[in-house]
Amino acid sequence: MTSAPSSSRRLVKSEPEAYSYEQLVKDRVTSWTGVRNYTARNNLRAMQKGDLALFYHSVGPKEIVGIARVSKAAFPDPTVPPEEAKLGWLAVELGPHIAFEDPVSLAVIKADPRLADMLLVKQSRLSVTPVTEAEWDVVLSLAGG
DNA sequence: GCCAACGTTGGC
DNA sequence: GCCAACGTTGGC
Repeated sequence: MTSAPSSSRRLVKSEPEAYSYEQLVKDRVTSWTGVRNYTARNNLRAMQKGDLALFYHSVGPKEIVGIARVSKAAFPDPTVPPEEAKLGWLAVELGPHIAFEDPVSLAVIKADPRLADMLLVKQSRLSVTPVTEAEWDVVLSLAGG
């Protein structure tokens, strides 16, 4: 087996007014629905139960606030109307894993040369992105360990 | 509120 | 298949 372990790490984005990490903690589990972008969909499809994902609050706070855990691998998005089912939109189920004591702001990420290639920065509209193992470790260190 | 980036749609 | 128009996202 030589497949890259880094493929199990990702980042998901949400506007906190739509769905926040705090809400995820309250809910314990949520269906991550509504992705309507093919690249993001493909990233969702690769997520396996137990995989971890950085959780980014877009628009307002603009910071990574914690880590979510995949509790159920990709399945057809139940919010898709039947006539669009053939398009293959997917959802996953997420639960809270760790809330950062020190969220990592976009400004800090942009200022760190080790994170210059993060897709969060380079492709800012993509809502589900892979994160390399190196990027993952840097973000966690910036979050205080 | 503005606008850049970028994905999607539809006319040709 | 090309490309202009349009819609959405999200940083600033």
